[in-house]
Amino acid sequence: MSDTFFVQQLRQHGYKITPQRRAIIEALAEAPLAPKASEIWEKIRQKYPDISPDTVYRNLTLLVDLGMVQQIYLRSKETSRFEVNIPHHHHLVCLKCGCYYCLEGCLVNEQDLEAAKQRGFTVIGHALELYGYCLSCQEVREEGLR
Amino acid sequence: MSDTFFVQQLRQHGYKITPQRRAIIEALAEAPLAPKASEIWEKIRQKYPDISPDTVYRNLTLLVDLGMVQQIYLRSKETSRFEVNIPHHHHLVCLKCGCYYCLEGCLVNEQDLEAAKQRGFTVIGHALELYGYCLSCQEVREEGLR
DNA sequence: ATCCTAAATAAGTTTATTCTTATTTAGATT
DNA sequence: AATCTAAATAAGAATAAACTTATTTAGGAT
Repeated sequence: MSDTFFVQQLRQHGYKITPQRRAIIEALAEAPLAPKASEIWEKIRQKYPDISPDTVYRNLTLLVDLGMVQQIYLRSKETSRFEVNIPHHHHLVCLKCGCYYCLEGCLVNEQDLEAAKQRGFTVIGHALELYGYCLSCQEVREEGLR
Repeated sequence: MSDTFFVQQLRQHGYKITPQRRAIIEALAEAPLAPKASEIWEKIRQKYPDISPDTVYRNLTLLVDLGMVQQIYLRSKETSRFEVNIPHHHHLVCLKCGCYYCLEGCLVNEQDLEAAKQRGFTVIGHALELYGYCLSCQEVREEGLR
């Protein structure tokens, strides 16, 4: 989870190590909790005022595809969040307020993934989010959904 | 899965039945495969030229939140697709070309969902997508990811 | 049949994200 | 150290999706 590890991983996969990539990795490592792409962008801009948002999005997606970062899809209200991916786990997402909780472990068993691989599909990763309503949004929901 | 069923469900939850909602439900029922929001919008515009895209998005989200429609997150490249939700299942999504395959059954067991409910969280549904590379994108991937 | 009110919509604005293209650069090769 | 080339970037345009607000309307009450 250190910067060095991320950089090593990128090198091993043949990607170039740019100042922008170092900055993104550094920002992710320093981030207290799963930040939004825009938060990472803002943080990096303090040091590198000219970095483009596209570069941030592109590299976050790359890190996700390489399995080093986990993307949490918060379904509307809020934008995605990015989490350093150790250990792999899933999330409970509130449809009303956009808050989320981490669940322990993985709810998908490897056996099921095999079925996918048999179709010639190379599975890189998976995303599972449970959607619903958090405790403090329950009442609101009862009004909203009658 | 008939229009009537969807309308009944909306009524039971206290939602009003508007011409726009009927049109969206009709369009979903007639769609040959999981359409994109924009495709549904275009189809409805043939009959109702003044319907706004916001109305389509809003109601698709509503149907998803009520568990009547399943949203497939295709991760970049392509936008989400919406599927009439019978039976519940998951998807294999190609990160390169955006194509997807349906998997049989649900890979998440109810027992695991209970853990979430114990936190006072009301689980409405869940979304699981397996991400990777389809057969015809494998070579491209080997170039791309070295 | 008319009225009432909260819900739903249209229109326009705003934001998040991706795409396109010209330029720059990391890292390999010489 | 200089050169080369594919990869990465910045900038700006394009798109998808959501928000804001004024107006309309579905469905219940009168």
